[in-house]
Amino acid sequence: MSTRQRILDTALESFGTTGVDGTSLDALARELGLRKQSILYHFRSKNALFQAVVDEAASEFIYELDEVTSVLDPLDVWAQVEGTVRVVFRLAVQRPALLGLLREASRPGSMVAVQLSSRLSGHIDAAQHALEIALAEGRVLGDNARLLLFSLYSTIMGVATEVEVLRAMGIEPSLRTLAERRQELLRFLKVALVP
Amino acid sequence: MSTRQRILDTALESFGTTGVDGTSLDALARELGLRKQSILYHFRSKNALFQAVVDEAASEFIYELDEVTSVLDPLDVWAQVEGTVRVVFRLAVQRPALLGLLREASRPGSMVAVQLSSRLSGHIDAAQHALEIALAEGRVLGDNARLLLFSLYSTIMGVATEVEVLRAMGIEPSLRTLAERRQELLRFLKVALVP
DNA sequence: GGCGCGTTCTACCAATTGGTAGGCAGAAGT
DNA sequence: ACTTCTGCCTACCAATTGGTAGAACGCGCC
Repeated sequence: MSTRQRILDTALESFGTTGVDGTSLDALARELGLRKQSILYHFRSKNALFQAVVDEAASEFIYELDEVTSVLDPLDVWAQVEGTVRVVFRLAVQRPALLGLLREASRPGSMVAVQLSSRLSGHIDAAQHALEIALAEGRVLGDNARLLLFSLYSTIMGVATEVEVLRAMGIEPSLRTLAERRQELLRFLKVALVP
Repeated sequence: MSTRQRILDTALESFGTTGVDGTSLDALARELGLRKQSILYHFRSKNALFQAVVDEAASEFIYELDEVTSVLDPLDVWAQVEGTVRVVFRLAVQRPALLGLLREASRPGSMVAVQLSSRLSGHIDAAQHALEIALAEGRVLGDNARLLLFSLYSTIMGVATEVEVLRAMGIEPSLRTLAERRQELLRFLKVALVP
């Protein structure tokens, strides 16, 4: 793998867990067995690296999402929701830093949020479109497709990533509790969506 | 107001918007018209300040929550949810940094999460208890009180604070769109909860 | 007046921050 | 053989980081 790609991967891991401000180029370079100047050779600045990492994360997220949801009927809202939940929960186990980075990049006031959103706009539009049709045909409960999509996003991402809140409720995150969480989430969403 | 309190307030504002790692003691002191050494007189270290700020934020959050929800029937789940949504959305307008700090303190791997959760455990238990009774009596849909509570939390906090995701969907956060968001959230939650 | 106490200050500090300048080895083209 | 380009390096740098030591200030109390 190219050095550039290695830097991207390691930076995604670190930015997604420790945060951007909590990650220094020196620490990153140390982890890579390089000097930080080599990082700055491949990326103009720390911020440029962050932008590239956000791009990388968006690509990976979209790829994982598509792999599962593209084989499903794009107009079957419930199937799409189920697929999305499956992907997000798999990522919560296998690539928690990826979800962490999306969370980092979508922090209020984030300067990379625009970038992230432009990468996801296609998927957002498609999902909104499917929701609009389903709403019009009475196959889904609600009246505002965009805001409904927003509620769905908040619920799914929150349930998948808010592990500290979960701990506060006395549930230690593990594979078993995660499965329970997913099942309860699906039940919750189904009641909220399907007439 | 005491200097100590001024430091807490300003730190909460800064930690809640820029993040802890993104806030230096020097910058904080500058904002306060002090030297950073004065901050370190009142708080042993930056981390001690952060812990105190988390405590402060928890107190304020609980106070705002109680002010509204304590006058409602504690066993009327839907009334409690409505009240909580009202409080959280008011805070999203008037004290966004407070919600930002809660988000910061509940980041995965956060070391202050334990503190925050111990402050909120009473409310969590009460809410869970009310949910359990309502579930048993069939007044609320679902089968696991804790996980249901977790889903509710994720949805409410997410819809209230994920402004960048909202922007990604082409909705500019404003008072009007916030009201629409709240209305849609309540509709969503009602369908998901009330038989 | 003098004392102690709480508070804020100046003066430092070592370590770390992101970033620049420029060298050096090796591969590739000519 | 010569240059050129790529990729990584050493050597710096000014600014900033969290934190310590200790002086000076103003206050009420005796």
